[in-house]
Amino acid sequence: MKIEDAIQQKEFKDPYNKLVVNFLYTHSYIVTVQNALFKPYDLSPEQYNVLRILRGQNGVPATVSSIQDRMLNKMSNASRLVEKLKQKGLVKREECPKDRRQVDVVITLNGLEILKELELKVDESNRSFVHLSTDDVQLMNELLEKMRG
Amino acid sequence: MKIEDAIQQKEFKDPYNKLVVNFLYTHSYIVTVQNALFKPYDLSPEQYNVLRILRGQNGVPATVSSIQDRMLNKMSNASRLVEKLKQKGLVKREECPKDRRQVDVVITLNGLEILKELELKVDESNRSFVHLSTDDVQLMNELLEKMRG
DNA sequence: TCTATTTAAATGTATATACATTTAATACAG
DNA sequence: CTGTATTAAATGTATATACATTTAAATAGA
Repeated sequence: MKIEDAIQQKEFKDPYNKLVVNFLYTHSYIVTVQNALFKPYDLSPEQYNVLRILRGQNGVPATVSSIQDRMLNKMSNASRLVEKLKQKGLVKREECPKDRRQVDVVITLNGLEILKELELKVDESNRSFVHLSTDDVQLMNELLEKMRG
Repeated sequence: MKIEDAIQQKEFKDPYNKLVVNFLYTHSYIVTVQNALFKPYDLSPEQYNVLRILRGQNGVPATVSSIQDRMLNKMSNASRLVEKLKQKGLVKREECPKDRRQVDVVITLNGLEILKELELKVDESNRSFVHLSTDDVQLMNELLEKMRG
C-alpha cells in the first residue's frame, strides 16, 4: 500500500519529507508485528534485545553501560530493563568486585532457553513480514547505512 | 557507520535479520534528530503530526478517530494528544452537533503559526540528516512500500 | 591525604505506545 | 417503542523513551 493511501495524504512537498514519513509509518508496521510475536512470552522487543546482547557475551558478564552502548535505541534505559528481566529470572545481576560502581549482568539458563525458542520465531517472522528479495534486502541495508551518513 | 560497528555485533544470521536491526537503529537515529528539533517548541513529533493532519483539513473539523486513522502510528492515542494540544491552545475541541459521541477538532491560528515556523525547520532538517541523493531517496521510498507488501 | 572531578548505576518525571475497559450516544432488530 | 448491539471517545495501566538529577564509588591532582 502506498504511503499516501495509508495515511490519507495526497502528496508530499519533497521526496525527503515523504521518506521520513514513509519510514516512520513502516517502523510502526514492524513494531506492531514484533509486539504480537513477543507478547505470548511476556517480553518486549527491547527486553528481547537485551537478552540477545547478553547471550553474545558467551558467559562473560556485561555491565549495564556496556549493554546500553549496544542497544538499538541509545536512549533506552538498560538499568530498568535489566531489573525487569531479573524479576522474570532471565538474568542475574551481581556487584562487580573490581569496581563496586559497576554491576555484572549475566543471562540465566532460563533466559537462554526462552531466547533460543523465540529466536526461531523471530527469524521466521522477519523473513515473512519483509516482502523483499534478498537482493532488495541487501540494497536496503546499504541505503540505511548511507542514509545515516 | 556500519550497523555492526554501531551496536558492536560481529555478524548477522541472515540479511533479513540485519535489515530489521538496521532499520530499528536508524529509526532511533531519526527520532533523536526530530526530538531535538521539536524540543524548543515544546512539541513532540507526534503532536506535530496531529497539527499537520488538522491543517490538511483546511478548516473542516476532524474527529478524533479520523485523526487516529491518519496517524503514522496507528496505536497512538489521538484522544490524549488532542488534549495536550488543547492545553497549549493549538487546537480547539467542540462537541459535534450531528453526533454527540463525536468531537470536532480544529487547529487554531496559533497552531497554524507554530506549524508554519516549524515546518521550515523540519524540511531543512530532513534534507540534511538524510544523507542520500534524490534518486536514492526515491529508491528507498519504493523499497519501503514494497517491504510492507 | 584530602578534595574535586569523573564515572556507573539508579531514580524521578513527562510523554508516548500498547492494549483493555468504560461511558455515553446512536443505530437497529424485533 | 424497547432492549441490544455498535460506535466514538475517554480512561486505566503497564512498558518504554527522553532527559535531568542523584547517589555512591573510583580516580586524579594539589
